[in-house]
Amino acid sequence: EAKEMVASMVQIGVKPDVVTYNSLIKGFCLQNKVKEARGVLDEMIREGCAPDIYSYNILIDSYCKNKRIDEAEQLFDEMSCMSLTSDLVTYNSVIMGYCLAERLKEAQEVFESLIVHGYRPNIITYSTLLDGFCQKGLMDDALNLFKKLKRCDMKPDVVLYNTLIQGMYNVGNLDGASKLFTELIMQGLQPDIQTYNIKINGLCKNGLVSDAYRIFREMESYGCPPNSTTYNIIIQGFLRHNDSPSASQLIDEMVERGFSGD
RNA sequence: GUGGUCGUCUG
Repeated sequence: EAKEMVASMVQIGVKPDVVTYNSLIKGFCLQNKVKEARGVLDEMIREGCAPDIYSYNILIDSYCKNKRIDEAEQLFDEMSCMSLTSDLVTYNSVIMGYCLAERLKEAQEVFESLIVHGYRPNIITYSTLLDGFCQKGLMDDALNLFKKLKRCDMKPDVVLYNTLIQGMYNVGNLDGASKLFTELIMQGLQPDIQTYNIKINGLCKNGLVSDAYRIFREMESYGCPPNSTTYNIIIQGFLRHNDSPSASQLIDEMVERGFSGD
């Protein structure tokens, strides 16, 4: 409907502006219709509306999230032809693309090249690469990067801690996870719902379902009531440990609370 | 002057 709306705007002589076209591109991307999104880019050019950095960033991010790095890089090059310069957001998306494609070496190269091009990594740059390391279980690299960002006097935020804590659980380093949680508190940061979900999931996956359950019950008193993800995590934890009575009881509770299970 | 793009949780 959005596309038709834009089409009728064009017909009655109301020129959609670049923000309108970009919203349409984003809409197609959110539905994983990158082909159609790309079509909108071509269409706006035809209609005499010049794409801007946002237009390209939206598309490049979408290609990257779908691990279509080659096409992303192609657009990256194409931008220059439109006399547009990639910015930090573009680089962040490309780093994510290489991380998702498990090409960490190249992700690191993009990180370095952005600096060479005169940009300063921001907290999103760091967390993107950090998550890439954590997902691959490369915790030494992750921790080195974490040290580096602190040295560059970036204030670590709860997202960075969440990412690292999850990485620690994934490699079975429960002690490392606890220490990072303590550090998060010490820094005066508030654990959020994802922090708790990561802890509960991490404990379950490491066989500590009763510890997970304890946190599940305590989190509300810390100002973080469980959400539907929390329920899904703890229920799956019980199921993996062959405790279906507890699981089904929690499914009932979940439904009472207005959530629906996966 | 307003509106559009990037990071962490289960599935």
